[in-house]
Amino acid sequence: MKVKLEDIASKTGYSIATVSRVLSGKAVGHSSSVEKILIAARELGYYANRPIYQLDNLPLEMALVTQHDAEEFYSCLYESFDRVCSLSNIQLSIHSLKYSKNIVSELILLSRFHDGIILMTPTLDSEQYTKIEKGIKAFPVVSIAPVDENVIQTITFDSYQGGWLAAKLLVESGYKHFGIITGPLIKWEANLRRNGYIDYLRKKEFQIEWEYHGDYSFRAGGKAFDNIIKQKKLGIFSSNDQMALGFLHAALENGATIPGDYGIVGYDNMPYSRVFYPNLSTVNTNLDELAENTLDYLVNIIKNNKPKKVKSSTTLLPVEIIKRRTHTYD
Amino acid sequence: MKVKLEDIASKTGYSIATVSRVLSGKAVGHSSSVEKILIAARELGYYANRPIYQLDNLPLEMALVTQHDAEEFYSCLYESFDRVCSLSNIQLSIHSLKYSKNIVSELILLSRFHDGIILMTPTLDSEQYTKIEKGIKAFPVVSIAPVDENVIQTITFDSYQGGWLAAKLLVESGYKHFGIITGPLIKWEANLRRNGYIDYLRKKEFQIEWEYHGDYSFRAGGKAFDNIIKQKKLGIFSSNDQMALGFLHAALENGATIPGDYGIVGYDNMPYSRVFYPNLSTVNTNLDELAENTLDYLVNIIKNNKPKKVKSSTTLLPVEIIKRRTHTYD
DNA sequence: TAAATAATGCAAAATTTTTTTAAATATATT
DNA sequence: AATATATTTAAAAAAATTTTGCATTATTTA
Repeated sequence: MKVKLEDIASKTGYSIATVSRVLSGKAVGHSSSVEKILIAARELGYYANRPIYQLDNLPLEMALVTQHDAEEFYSCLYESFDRVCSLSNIQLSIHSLKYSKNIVSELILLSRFHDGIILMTPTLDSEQYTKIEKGIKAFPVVSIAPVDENVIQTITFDSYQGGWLAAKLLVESGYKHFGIITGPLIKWEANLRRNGYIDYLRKKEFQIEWEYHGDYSFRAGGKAFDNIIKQKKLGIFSSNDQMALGFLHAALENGATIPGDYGIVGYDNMPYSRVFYPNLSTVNTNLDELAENTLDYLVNIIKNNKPKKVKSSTTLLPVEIIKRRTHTYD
Repeated sequence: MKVKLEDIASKTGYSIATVSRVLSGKAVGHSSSVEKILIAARELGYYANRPIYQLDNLPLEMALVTQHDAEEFYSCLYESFDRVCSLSNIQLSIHSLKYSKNIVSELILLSRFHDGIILMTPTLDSEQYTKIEKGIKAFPVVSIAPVDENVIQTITFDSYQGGWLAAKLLVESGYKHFGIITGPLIKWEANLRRNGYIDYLRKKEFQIEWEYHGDYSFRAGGKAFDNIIKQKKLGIFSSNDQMALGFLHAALENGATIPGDYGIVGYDNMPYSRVFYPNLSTVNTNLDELAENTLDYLVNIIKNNKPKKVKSSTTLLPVEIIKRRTHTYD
């Protein structure tokens, strides 16, 4: 059902004429009717030809677009965004384009019903982002996943630093031999984490002696363990906690000791990594901070009606090492 | 921007007249234009006064409404719905009303932009469901959380049976003394799980000797352990896996043995319960089956334009016991 | 308290959007 | 190839939605 001024009028109790004047920005003063009518229009989902003029406490509608997976990470990501949005009077909706045939056209559709879009689509490359950028034009959008070449405004964690810090921790713990379980390299952040790790090791004149390409799943962690040939005490960086825990699980099940035979550092600092035995050392990313930064950026663009910059930039949020048990060298 | 026939015309390359005829159901034959125009209208988010008539391969838009939490459970739930929707040409969006002040009005708004709503709002009671039912009237909606008194059509897991099976497993394993870590009793399924557990025990002339009210979090599981006074070998049912793992974690940290000092059975069969040491025995719920049933029900209502039944019913999906390690009595 | 200003509703006018008419073109059938 | 049928469009007509003029009522200011 299409929403008419009449619907807003009957919802608010004002006449159609008053509603019309408010929505076309011709209300003279600033009586309470203005606010009531704007809010009612929003609630009913009224779409005007001209954009409705701004009011501070009008809720904004944002879409968080992901490629969802049954990983703890997504629960945590959504939880942060949900909470931060609730504090800023933003209505959040979550959309997974994991199975989408035509991401660009779906994003265009989303842009019709939202004020801003947050993209968490790590498998896309710069070419696809360029298509998106062309498709949605000036629409406010920000990405929270790193990409090979920056096309749209990006706010994301410093994955490279994360890998670097993981290497540093293992080196400082006393390890002399190193391995890595990477994420799927189609996801750019997996490359960055790997590069940071390798670069630190190289600086210290070490190198990777064992590498396994995983897909971020538990099973991959277990398979990584099956793949390893035990010769030396190995310091291992896993591109996420879940694979680290899968590795840990397989190691324990096969009678290996951690720490002892292997040292391991994960990435993400998910709740489970704190509870698993032995407690996982990992790289922490502050999801609340990510959500706050991202939403601030979008709200600023939307409320001030700023044109997007011609050249988009990347903001890298720092990550930190969480030292628990599995990185130690006993 | 409001969508006009003109927009659909220019998108499809047909004239406004043709678009008009198709959308008002007056197209004579069945040329390919009908499908193209209907799909374009949908993609552009066109809202007609009359509902656009049905076409089999028009995607439906469904909203999954939750009260989101940073728990693995939600990742798994969303993953099942996302996958099943992708197979049925359904566009899914996820909305958390955890912080919502006015759930009814938000649902009414959602109903304007979707074809159906799936409610996963376990804290609501029958009174609130009644308000929702009145607010959205004949709109297709189904709940996947049990409630004290059934108001809207419900498809959910047999939580009572889950508690019952957990008790049965512990009794059959040899336990003579029993405890329970409940979920937040404001969530109805937590009551059902508890009742099933207690009723089976009573039938076997046992009773609960220790009870802790948790909130489904890890921490609650740990606190439950702190609360327990060790006297007897206790069989414990935890209302979800996360608290069971929290209990397990605290127990191990404090030198208790499981199985041994305690037997524990969780609920949900989340991925982590399989990987944790010792492997958690738990109650499995088939989320894919839930998603399929729920979506089938909604699609059927929508496509056949059936009126909703006056009396709504509840479908209980069976659950099953997964025997791993923690329920045993060594 | 009177005068000025602001807010509102009714109904007419203006505008936008959709539908229909009538003619042209394309496609299928005999 | 001739005929019938289906599809499409441009333009006119109709319907719908929104805006505006004007009168009335409420509120604020001097």
